[in-house]
Amino acid sequence: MTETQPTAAAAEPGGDAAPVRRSPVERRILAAALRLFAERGFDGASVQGIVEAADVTKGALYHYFDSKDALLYEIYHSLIARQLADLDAVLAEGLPPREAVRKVLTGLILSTAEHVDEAKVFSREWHRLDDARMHAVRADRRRYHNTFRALVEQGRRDGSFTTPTPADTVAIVALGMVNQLPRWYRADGPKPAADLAAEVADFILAALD
Amino acid sequence: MTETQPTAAAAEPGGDAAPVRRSPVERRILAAALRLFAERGFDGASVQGIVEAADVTKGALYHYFDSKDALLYEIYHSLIARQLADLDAVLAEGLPPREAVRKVLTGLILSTAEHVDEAKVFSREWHRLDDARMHAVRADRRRYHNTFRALVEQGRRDGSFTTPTPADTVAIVALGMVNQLPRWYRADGPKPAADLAAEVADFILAALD
DNA sequence: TGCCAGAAACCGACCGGTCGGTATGCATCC
DNA sequence: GGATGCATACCGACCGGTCGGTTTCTGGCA
Repeated sequence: MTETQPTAAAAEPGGDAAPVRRSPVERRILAAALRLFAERGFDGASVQGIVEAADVTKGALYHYFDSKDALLYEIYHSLIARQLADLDAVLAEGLPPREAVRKVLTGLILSTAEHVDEAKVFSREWHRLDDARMHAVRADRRRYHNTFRALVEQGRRDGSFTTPTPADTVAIVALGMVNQLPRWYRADGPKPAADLAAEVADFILAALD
Repeated sequence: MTETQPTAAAAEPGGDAAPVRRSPVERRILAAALRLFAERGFDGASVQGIVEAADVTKGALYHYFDSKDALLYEIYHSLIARQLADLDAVLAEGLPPREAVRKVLTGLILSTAEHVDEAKVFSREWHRLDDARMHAVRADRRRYHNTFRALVEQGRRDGSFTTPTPADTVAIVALGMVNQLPRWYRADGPKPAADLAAEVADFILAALD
């Protein structure tokens, strides 16, 4: 697995950041797997069900993917890659901490709301991966957390934020809300995702002040 | 911590109010189920594995419990019952909103840290319950959320809190952090749970101000 | 106290079914 | 004629749950 460096590529928030070339069959398989994993969980979704939903045969699935685990990993990876790309893009703008935190948070919430299924699967079953893949996922997650924490830390150092709360705890609270979002969020809910994102960002920034 | 005491557990929607008496065998089964569910997930833990860990036979397990689902529900129910009892106890003290919020939050975080396994299983697999049991669990969860939200709302109305953030969003952020906690928290981690609880409560209260 | 009958607690081999994964055949295209 | 892109048939492992039977407990009666 090639490590994703803080590349300046994909400065398109919320967009598809993966340069992976997929055949139509692969895309159908991944879409079906995503839907079924989100609906019934990883173990609850059978390979047979996935190939039927994707209208392919088992042979086709195992031609493109090594295992059921591999499907799960592809879903995780595309999600994290997008989040990291968005994060790097905001950091590259060199905004003052307050604006940077706001932009990162609202972007993350909007992107999570837009890809609820990926996020739901991710937050629920990432522990089912084999050791190697889990390690890769964990490393990416940690990088996101650490980068966000560093952003808050920088704001505290330069006086933008006066909160006594350690940056790590701030990250735990802010990112915790985001990771929990796919459990209850519905696109047809009463409050638009943009409103929610703004409210949460304002709330966190108020605490940081 | 001991079981839920005979304290008058307030109006409990759809649940039995019986003060569950458990035989040693039942307790061993539940403890083993909890450990294995937390370790390998609901589907990943087989009934066979549970009875071996509990050192009982399958017949004994199905003598006491209707199904594998029933085991899961018992775990959920004991956790929620404890949380609701704690919440009600704090509310009964009639503290001013600021102190009440602090006490509820720190108590919830400490209790979650103390019962990480229950919380981990809960946050990960509550969707696997059958419809009836899921409904019961959901109702209890909603009651917790709504009560907490009402507490914040009251504080906003009487001027204790001046934040413009809707109480519902506050609950989403605060409780989101708690629900996410079992994913990363380790009892032997660098920061004691009490410190974490205090930091988070301070942070949220700072935002509410 | 001794005895016994019925109920509760428990045993574990076994069942039908599903699961992830494999082996192999066979067009199509370079 | 090999590599690619599938289709089809099939496998052994294991799963949650059942069921007929056995052991242990309990209370009433002599």
